[in-house]
Amino acid sequence: MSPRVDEQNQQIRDKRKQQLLAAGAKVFGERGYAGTKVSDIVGEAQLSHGLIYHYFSSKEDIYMELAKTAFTTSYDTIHQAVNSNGSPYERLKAMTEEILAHTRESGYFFLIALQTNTSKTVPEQASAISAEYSAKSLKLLTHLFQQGQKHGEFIKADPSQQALMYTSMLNGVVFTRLTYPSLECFPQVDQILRAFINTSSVKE
Amino acid sequence: MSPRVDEQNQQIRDKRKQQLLAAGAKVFGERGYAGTKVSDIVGEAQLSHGLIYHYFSSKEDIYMELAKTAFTTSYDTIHQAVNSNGSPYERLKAMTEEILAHTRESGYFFLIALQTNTSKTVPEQASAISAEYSAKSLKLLTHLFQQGQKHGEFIKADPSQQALMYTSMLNGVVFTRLTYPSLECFPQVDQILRAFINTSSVKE
DNA sequence: GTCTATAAAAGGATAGAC
DNA sequence: GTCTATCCTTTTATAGAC
Repeated sequence: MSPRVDEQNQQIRDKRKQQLLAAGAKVFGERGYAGTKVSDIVGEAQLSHGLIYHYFSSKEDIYMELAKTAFTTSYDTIHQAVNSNGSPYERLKAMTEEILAHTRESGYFFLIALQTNTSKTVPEQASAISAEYSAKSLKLLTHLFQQGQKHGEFIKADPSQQALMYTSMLNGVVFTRLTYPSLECFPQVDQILRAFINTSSVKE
Repeated sequence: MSPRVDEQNQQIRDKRKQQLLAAGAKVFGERGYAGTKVSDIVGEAQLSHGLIYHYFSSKEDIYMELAKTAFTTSYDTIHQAVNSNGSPYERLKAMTEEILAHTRESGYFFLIALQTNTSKTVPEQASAISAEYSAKSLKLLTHLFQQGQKHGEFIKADPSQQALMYTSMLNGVVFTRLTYPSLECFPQVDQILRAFINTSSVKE
């Protein structure tokens, strides 16, 4: 086997794997883990039924890979925003816009992360990773709310509760937008933030 | 067969059906339609596998009955709150508290309604009913936001968009609370409403 | 009315040809 | 590397005894 052929084969393998992951993201995101059949994934990818088992060992395996991607990218987005420059309010606003923009392109990963967080039907291993990243993300957000309150920009309230409230509300609106993608101008970032900031201290 | 026995049998039938519906609400709410097995329902109800088919014609049938209950009670709650006395803000606040209290007792029905709204794996008929009630509920809310804006209590913005935003945020926080039931003091109603009201016009 | 046993169907995973 | 055919487990649904 010449190196030339090896390289071509590797390219094919990479392409197929990406194809299956993209198809998996779509159908898992739309239908959930339990509601997704292997035949749904390969049907979406336009590949034969058996081929998926040359690239993944099981339905669980491909889900795990997608869930990991979902959590790491989500965490990175938050981490980057929290540690950037600007006042707490500016960072929270930038982060919110970033998340909304991000879920506009790769909404299926948002849905997979949400499912993995909350559904009892996903693989056990996925739930474990979910819990780990959720806790880490919540800590970053809590710290940001602490800073914002000290800074006077945010309303006074238990920071970790504020972080949870922020996450919950954002989940709700993103979820709605992904369910009704036709709503172009939904949601308004300022309105979400309004629940957390001192209207007197921040120019609206 | 004496009337006495007829009556007793009817009582047993009613009791069993309720047992199965309660068990179904729990497991469908927790695991979704696709993730729920008939054996999960009868296991939860502590009844034999075959018995469920004496009370419901299929897994789909029992789900439909639960979904209908979920939507009608949700709609009634909104309808009642919107048409009660008080200023728009007072009605919105009372409704929010009512919904939170309601989902505290019968959270599984909230989860079933949410799933039915958004999942592509629920019975087709359930999606149809869901769409119908969602539209009706949104109209009621939109009207309330129109009144609140005219009244000066609410911030100015497209009322139907405000209604959708309110629903989305509330879904998000209720969902979080049902996922982490330990959070006793979550969420704060005033903070949710803060996103929609003029802080100057309403005493906080 | 309730249960156990069984049929029927669906879905995940593998084998082997090309 | 890819496909079709097949296996086998799981799950829905029914039948018939008690």
